[in-house]
Amino acid sequence: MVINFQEQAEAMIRRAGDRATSGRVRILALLLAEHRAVTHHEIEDRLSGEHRLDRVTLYRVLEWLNEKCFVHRVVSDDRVWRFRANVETHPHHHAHFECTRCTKVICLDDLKAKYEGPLPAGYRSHEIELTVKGLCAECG
Amino acid sequence: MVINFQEQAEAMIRRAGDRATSGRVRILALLLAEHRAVTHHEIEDRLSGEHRLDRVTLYRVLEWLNEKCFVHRVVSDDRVWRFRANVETHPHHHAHFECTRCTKVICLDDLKAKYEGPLPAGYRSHEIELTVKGLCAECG
DNA sequence: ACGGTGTTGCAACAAAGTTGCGTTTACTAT
DNA sequence: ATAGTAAACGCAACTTTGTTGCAACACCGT
Ligand SMILES: [Mn+2]
Ligand SMILES: [Mn+2]
Ligand SMILES: [Zn+2]
Ligand SMILES: [Zn+2]
Repeated sequence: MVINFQEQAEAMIRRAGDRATSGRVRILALLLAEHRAVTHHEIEDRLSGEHRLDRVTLYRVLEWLNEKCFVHRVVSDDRVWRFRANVETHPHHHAHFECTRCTKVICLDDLKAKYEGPLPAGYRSHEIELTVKGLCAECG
Repeated sequence: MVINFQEQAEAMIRRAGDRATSGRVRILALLLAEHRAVTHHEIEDRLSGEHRLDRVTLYRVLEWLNEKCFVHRVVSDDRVWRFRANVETHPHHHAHFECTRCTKVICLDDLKAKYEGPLPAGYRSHEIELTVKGLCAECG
């Protein structure tokens, strides 16, 4: 059950038909290995040891990964996007937990957020986003 | 049932015990008259006719109004805060609708968002935020 | 190996919000 | 009313987060 995330990432990207550049592979591998939503800044830091990657490239790769549905974006109060890999057991639509103290964000995979309440006339719902805020285990 | 929002705003602020400056009164009055969540930028534009108000002051007033619970902040995908007055019939915790085309945000006063699903061990929920995304009546 | 095109790095830009500091204003005490 | 005072304001500079243009580069099919 141990996985080589590097290989997994490369396989996913190749299957998409686009170029498997080292930046894309490294970033997706990093996200696949992670169990929570991470910021652009965190990724940049973690990649600083190995061959350096420009911040703009990181932004562009993350955008590309998001478009290709390899990743999803989580928006939170601090105006910083966070990213998490879409593994099979982690579908697109689910709730998120945001720690109000350390700002850590995790995905609540279990919860399928749903809404069927009333909307104003003419309004149409397309998707919904649910964020639970509170204290994580370390901050509680 | 017609209300002078200027007077209402001033009364609310005075009751808080802090200084009723012209900026605070004008901004709160504007928000009380509004039926949706408006951005800093929109408020700035609407105040440009009358005696001009510095953008920093606007930021500070909005923060103060939020602290005093006269207003609440809505965060959305475009990384822009929106503000709406907390009138009696508009309690704090409710869902929001966000138009994916024109980015307009309204409060769904009817819906009391609730969550009682499972959280990871040690995590404690404090409040939840629910955003419905889709197309508004004009964009639909 | 070669060449074309998709990708990267760099520098400059943009939007949203914050901080420091001297000046003005609203309230209080006379 | 008048003056004193702390809170609030205006301005300029700064920070953070993300975007855009363009020349150089590297991935991949041939
Ligand atoms: Mn998620
Ligand atoms: Mn609201
Ligand atoms: Zn925490
Ligand atoms: Zn709309």
